[in-house]
Amino acid sequence: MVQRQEPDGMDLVHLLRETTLRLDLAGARFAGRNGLHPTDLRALISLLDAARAGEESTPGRLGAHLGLNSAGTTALVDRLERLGLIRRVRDTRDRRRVLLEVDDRAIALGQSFFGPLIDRALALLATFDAGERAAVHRFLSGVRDAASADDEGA
Amino acid sequence: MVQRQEPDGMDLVHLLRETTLRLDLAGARFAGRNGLHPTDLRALISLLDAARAGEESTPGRLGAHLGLNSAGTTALVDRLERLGLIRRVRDTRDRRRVLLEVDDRAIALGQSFFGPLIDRALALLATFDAGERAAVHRFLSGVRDAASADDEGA
DNA sequence: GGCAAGTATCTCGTTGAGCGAGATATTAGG
DNA sequence: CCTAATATCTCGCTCAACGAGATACTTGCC
Repeated sequence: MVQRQEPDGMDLVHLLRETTLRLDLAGARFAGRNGLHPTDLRALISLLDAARAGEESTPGRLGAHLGLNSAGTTALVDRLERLGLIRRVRDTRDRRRVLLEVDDRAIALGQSFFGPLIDRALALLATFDAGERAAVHRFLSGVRDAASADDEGA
Repeated sequence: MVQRQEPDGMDLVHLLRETTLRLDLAGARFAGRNGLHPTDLRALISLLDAARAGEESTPGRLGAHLGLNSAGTTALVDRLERLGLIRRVRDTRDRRRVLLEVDDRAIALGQSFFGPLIDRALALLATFDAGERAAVHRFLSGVRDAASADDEGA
């Protein structure tokens, strides 16, 4: 509410932070409404992304991606399976491995969460010209890389 | 890697999601490294923001902001106080209220986390002209509002 | 002044996500 | 086959967060 048309750097930094916080809260709220936990939702997103990219998902990969240990990962997969969102299928090539298959129910759930958000974002972006979209892209990529750079930090 | 100069809406939506995920992970990693929980870090951010804006913080406001109930909020404030990051001070005007004061230690901690990130973001933004910064601002505001709109949802 | 209602915070008992350690099953190599 | 490596799961535990309700203080009404 302070900014008119000349936002400076710090304004944008704080706006970004507030935006990510709101997105997190929206996710947590949606998760609670559907009887799952924030971690469950993040796991679902990860699984749907992997499926979209044509990659196989296993408990090991999922746990590593979310920063959980093996016990926590098993509990997570148990919850998702109990909810009927995913299925465990033994890999026939390497029978130590378990592949995680997302159910259609999970896909529908993901869309019911992201759908409205995506629609609003797309409607907004439709009012942007190519240069403006490029600016947004450049900013987000930069921030993503800056956040990732901290991973090596310690 | 896929984008050159004409990112479309969906590209930006996915980029935004990946960016917020990276920021979350960076936050969780930093929190773990400093012996606190993701919630503690979020609380600290909220408190530092309020202080920056010259607003008074109370357990009630903090808990509402983070979506915690009163018991969880008390436990959170206990943790932060035990760590010496904040202090509880009774409001002399309305002695039912407790004001939360952030310690210098908390400010230093916040800067050690956000400092590098902010520096990189500011360096990036320095290469943006006014129109580009306005575009970023418009996009982030829109997404923030779209995420907040879900709050009324149920 | 004193009492009822309202507001802000804290306490108690419980649940459950996630951790560390280690068990189990399967594969690969000598 | 026997050992090492890999993938997943089990057990026992800790602690963040919840619901319910207690406590402390303020405000308004008589």
